[in-house]
Amino acid sequence: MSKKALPQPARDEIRVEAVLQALGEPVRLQIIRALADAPQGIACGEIELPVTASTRAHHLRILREAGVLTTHTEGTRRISSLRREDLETLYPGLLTGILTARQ
Amino acid sequence: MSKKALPQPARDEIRVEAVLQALGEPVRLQIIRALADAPQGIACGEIELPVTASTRAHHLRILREAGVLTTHTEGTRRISSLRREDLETLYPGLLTGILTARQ
DNA sequence: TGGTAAGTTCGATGAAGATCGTACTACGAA
DNA sequence: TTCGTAGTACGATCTTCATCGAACTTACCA
Repeated sequence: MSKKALPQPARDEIRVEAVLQALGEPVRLQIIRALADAPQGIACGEIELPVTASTRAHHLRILREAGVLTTHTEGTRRISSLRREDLETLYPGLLTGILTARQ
Repeated sequence: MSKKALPQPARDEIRVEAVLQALGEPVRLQIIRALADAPQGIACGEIELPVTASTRAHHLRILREAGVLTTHTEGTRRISSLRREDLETLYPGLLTGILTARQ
């Protein structure tokens, strides 16, 4: 099984501006919440979203390049999961604070 | 001394989407950081920013309407301060996480 | 009662970015 | 090898929004 990880910033390359900008979009927040319920990761296509596949891919890229999530390939699927540990180390409480809200 | 507070959402009207969107802008993040150093509040004009006065007013309005800060009038000045307690209650750790980063 | 200083509001502009359809790639199965 | 599925990349469009200048408001002071 191939498990190539897609390009993403190292922990010390993550910038808080990029993270906040990535999170400040409703669809992306929806993605984050879906990922929070699946610690082992989730296939992009399985997340229910009100946008087309190409828009979904766009948002996933933004989140990945900001350092919020990590994605690796499994066959034709792409599995994404939150970079919880990295984010917790850099911005302790941030992710928890956001997820606690839940509306 | 008049101390009228400008219109702002009540604690239970604050939406996490609005907060994150407000924070996901470099100039506004700069404002937040300046306010974090001044618990007693600060006059808008005293914050050093790379934008004109009207743009500054725009950003302050976004932050206020999102529920991130509160502003009251003192004479011809407007004093702003972070709504630390409200934010901490709604999204524990979020603000701390952001401010801890500091680049 | 002027004058000035702090700040807002409005309208215009330009840039950023969310969205989509289409074409493309990569992988697995028949 | 051919087909179907998962997902990306690209180009176009449309919307959102950051920015500015100019005009306005309010308060303080001489």
